[in-house]
Amino acid sequence: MTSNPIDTEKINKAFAEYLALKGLRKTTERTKIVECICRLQSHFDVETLQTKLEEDNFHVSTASIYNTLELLMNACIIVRHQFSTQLIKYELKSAAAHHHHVVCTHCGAVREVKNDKVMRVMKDVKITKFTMEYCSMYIYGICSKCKFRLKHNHKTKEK
Amino acid sequence: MTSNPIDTEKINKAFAEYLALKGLRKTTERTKIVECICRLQSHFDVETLQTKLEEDNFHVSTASIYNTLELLMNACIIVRHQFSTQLIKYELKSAAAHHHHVVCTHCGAVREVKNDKVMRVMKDVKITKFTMEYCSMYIYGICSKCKFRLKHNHKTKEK
DNA sequence: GTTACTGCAAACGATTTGCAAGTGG
DNA sequence: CCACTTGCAAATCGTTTGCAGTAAC
Repeated sequence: MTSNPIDTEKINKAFAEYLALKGLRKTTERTKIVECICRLQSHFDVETLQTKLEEDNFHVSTASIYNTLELLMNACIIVRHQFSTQLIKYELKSAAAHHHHVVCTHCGAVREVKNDKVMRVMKDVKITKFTMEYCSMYIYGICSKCKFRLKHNHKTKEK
Repeated sequence: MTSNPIDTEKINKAFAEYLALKGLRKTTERTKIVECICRLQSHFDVETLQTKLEEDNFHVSTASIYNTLELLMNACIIVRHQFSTQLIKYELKSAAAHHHHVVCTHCGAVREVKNDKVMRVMKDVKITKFTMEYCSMYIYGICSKCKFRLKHNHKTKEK
């Protein structure tokens, strides 16, 4: 699912354009963060991103990371997924636009799936008095592993 | 959208069954909370729920509310929507199953819409090695009011 | 030079947790 | 009675904010 090559150049360009449009500055921090996100190639959270940047010997404060993520969301370059209370992930919109997320409500595992029929219908959605930028579908349920476990121990409490 | 009458009796029964299945107790607090949720008739958050209960002269601690909401989610009676970082709402699944949510990323307004084609396709989604319990679609974009505002002031920063 | 941006640390708000006291089955 | 639940307050965790110093344009 994360196999399609990420067009770093296109993303950089889109971000630069967004910053210019809004009269915002193209700082080293912002550039490095976007570059790092492209290299991560999949879902990521703030901590992972910060650690990765630190590994590259580039220190950015948490506040600046949040600031940049906010801009990237407004620019429609990334999207934020909150799979559950404690499971938050960000993802490049260009990647997210090609799959849905399947979340097991028992173990929290997240899987990406692609359903062409859903994809096609979603693309055609038109909302009156509204300009759609992004549309996502979350499928919640029980994965086979958890189901098996539950079957063999009915009275077990979750988690 | 919230006009279809809520079947309080059905919900009570489902919750009672869930509690019995899991060997959990049917406490006064849990009963009152479910009853209150049914009366709220739409999206609600923890604070609203607690205030409403307080108005009815029934005090429940925040911890107990969260505990009950967790059980209700596990029982698939309610679902949790996190429309944005700071906008979290709970909703009866029986209500949520009949619409999608349209969220304006600029002003945060949430609208409920129903697209029959999407509804039909969603119902037919089959995921291998997974038992679907609930499926929801979120549509993000700009509402006409915000679009109008942006058009007349390009360089305005969000919020 | 302005003025936005960054880092830091403190503040915040939603949720969770530990523990003693209470109560349902 | 005994374990599950509750209430309370403290703890946690992701995120935001205030402010002084720094750097784009």
